[in-house]
Amino acid sequence: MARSRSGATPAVKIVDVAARAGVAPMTVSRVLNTPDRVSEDTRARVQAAIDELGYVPNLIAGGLSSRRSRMIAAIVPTIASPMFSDPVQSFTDTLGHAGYRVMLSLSGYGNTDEDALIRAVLARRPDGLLLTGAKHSPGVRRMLRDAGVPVVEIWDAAEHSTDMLVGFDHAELGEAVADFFAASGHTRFAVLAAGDPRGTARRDGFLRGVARHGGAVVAQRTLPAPSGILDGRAALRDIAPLLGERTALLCSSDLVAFGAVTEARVLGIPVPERLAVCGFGDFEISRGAEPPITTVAVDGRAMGRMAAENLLARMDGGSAPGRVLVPFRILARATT
Amino acid sequence: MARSRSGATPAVKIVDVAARAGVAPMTVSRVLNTPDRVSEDTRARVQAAIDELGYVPNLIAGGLSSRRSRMIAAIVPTIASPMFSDPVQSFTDTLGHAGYRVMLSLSGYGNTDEDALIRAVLARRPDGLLLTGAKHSPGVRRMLRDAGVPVVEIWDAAEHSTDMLVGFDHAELGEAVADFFAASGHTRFAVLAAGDPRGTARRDGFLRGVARHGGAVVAQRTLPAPSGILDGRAALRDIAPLLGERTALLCSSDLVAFGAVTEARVLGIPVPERLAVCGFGDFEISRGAEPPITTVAVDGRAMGRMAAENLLARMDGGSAPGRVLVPFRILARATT
DNA sequence: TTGTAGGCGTTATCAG
DNA sequence: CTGATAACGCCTACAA
Repeated sequence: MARSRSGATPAVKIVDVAARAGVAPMTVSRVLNTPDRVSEDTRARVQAAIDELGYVPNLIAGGLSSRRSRMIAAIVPTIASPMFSDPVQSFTDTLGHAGYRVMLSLSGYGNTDEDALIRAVLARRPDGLLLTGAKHSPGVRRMLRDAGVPVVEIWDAAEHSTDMLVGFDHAELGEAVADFFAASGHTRFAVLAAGDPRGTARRDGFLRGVARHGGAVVAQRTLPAPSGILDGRAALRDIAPLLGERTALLCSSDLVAFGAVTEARVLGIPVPERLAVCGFGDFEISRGAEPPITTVAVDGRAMGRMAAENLLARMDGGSAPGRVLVPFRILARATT
Repeated sequence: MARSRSGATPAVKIVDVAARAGVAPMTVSRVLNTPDRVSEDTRARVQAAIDELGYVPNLIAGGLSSRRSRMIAAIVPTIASPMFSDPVQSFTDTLGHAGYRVMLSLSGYGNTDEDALIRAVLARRPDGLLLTGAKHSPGVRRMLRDAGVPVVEIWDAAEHSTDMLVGFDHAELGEAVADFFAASGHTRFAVLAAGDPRGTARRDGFLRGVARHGGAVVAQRTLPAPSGILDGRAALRDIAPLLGERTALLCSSDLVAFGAVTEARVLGIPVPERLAVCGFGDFEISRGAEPPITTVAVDGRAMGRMAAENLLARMDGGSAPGRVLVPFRILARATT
């Protein structure tokens, strides 16, 4: 906080500005927060005082008084993957334009104590909360409810949401990919999935779809979460002997898919003739790679933006949709 | 903030806990902040009251009183690139373990008003600040000084730092790459650089190095910031006619380098025989691609961690190095 | 080890 | 349109 280092100018406060402008502190506050309710004259005088003194309002004090922190907390597993950095980026941007800041917490994929994390976050009295996924302990749900804070969950629409939600059903997506493959006459399938809840859900949906089509699952591997290019390469090398004549492979992300396609090239496995590959996420690499990789597109940036907008609507006292299902779309490119 | 929605439980405060435990509010505060100074007996009783009531301390009130927000602000251009998401990730992690939260602001690459952004950030009274780059307007420097907040700047060591710095000289790095290429007998050079300050600095250093070696610059393009795979592909296609017998190309990031290598393959330009490529950043793609791409490695995660540690040291009243030069290392792989 | 008094800097509220 | 007063919820400083 603005405790000035020894020898520095003591921080300018609202009373200093008020004194300088010859008005009451409350008027300065109005100039800052509701300028319309101040005469143009006074406003100019106060603004001059603010500039001359270099006054920077203390939003912590303001927050305590107004009970609004103008701060939103976002909790995501990591920002090392576009999967989360994209939504966080647009979420932060959108809220920033509305005068809100985002407090970022990274929960990782391990067995972090979500209860403790949420408690620590709520202690900062955010005006709203962004969570990843909709599966939370009863303790967490109770804390959120008691806090009375608007919550928006992203990415996962399988669970019942705590408050608001922007996402889709990952299992459904997995099934859609199985349908897509089956429509091309595939009968042998494989899947490389990261071990996180959503990667797992996509895999399970895929397997269900495969079963529905009477297909055979020739290989199945669980990768670390988050997983990357090198995981994909290693996994493909691992399952290569099992591929046979013609196999359709679903990967839990475009990075994994790119790794698989790359390793296939190294091993001399023709793509898509002998190995068809579908990724997930429509990351730049799936478009930029040669051959371009078939993927399932989900607009992460739109998710972040919508999450922000819903939160803003609710904080403005309005209402917002409790559940927004974002579309996913299979982009057939050169690897299928 | 915890204004309870109509009908919800009113927020529990420290006095409620105190009453329930039969102690003074101050004792509850001590149990929370300095448990050592409370008798085991009392502590247990208070803790029980806390649990029973589901008390979540209000750190905003605490912050106003103690003048410590236990919050650090981070300002980076974007988190869409590993260049920044890596440092931010480790920065956030490191501080999180020390009980600090990170307030994230994205400044973009455009002509954002840094003054206004810094002012808005300082209004939240962060205990510390992470900035990208060390080039700031006099106004910004003055605000930072007046605020008396520890500041750590990352990525850029060319400018004189405001307070603390963790980075390196990008021009020097560019020169080192020119030396590296020249040592392999290259005489023709090209460069694809993003238009941001650091990409530009690397390019300029590279050009200086090339000149020193008496080399010829056959092509030079400025890419958007941040730039990606597709920018690299397009740019390589653009400069392909200029490449001649054997050219050494520096790209401003591994994504651009991957794009260049990919497009070269498509165009039938042999890498590294006719086109040698060096990227920057040691992103996973440079390791995971085939062929693996020569790059300059800088440990972004370490930068973020060190930035956090220096800030923590200073906030603990200790001292921290004013200037940490992080090493960069050319990783010769298959594209040179 | 525990308690009391007072203030952190701002804004809600009501009055003029 | 402007001002006075009283919180907001906690912690520093000092006292017991």
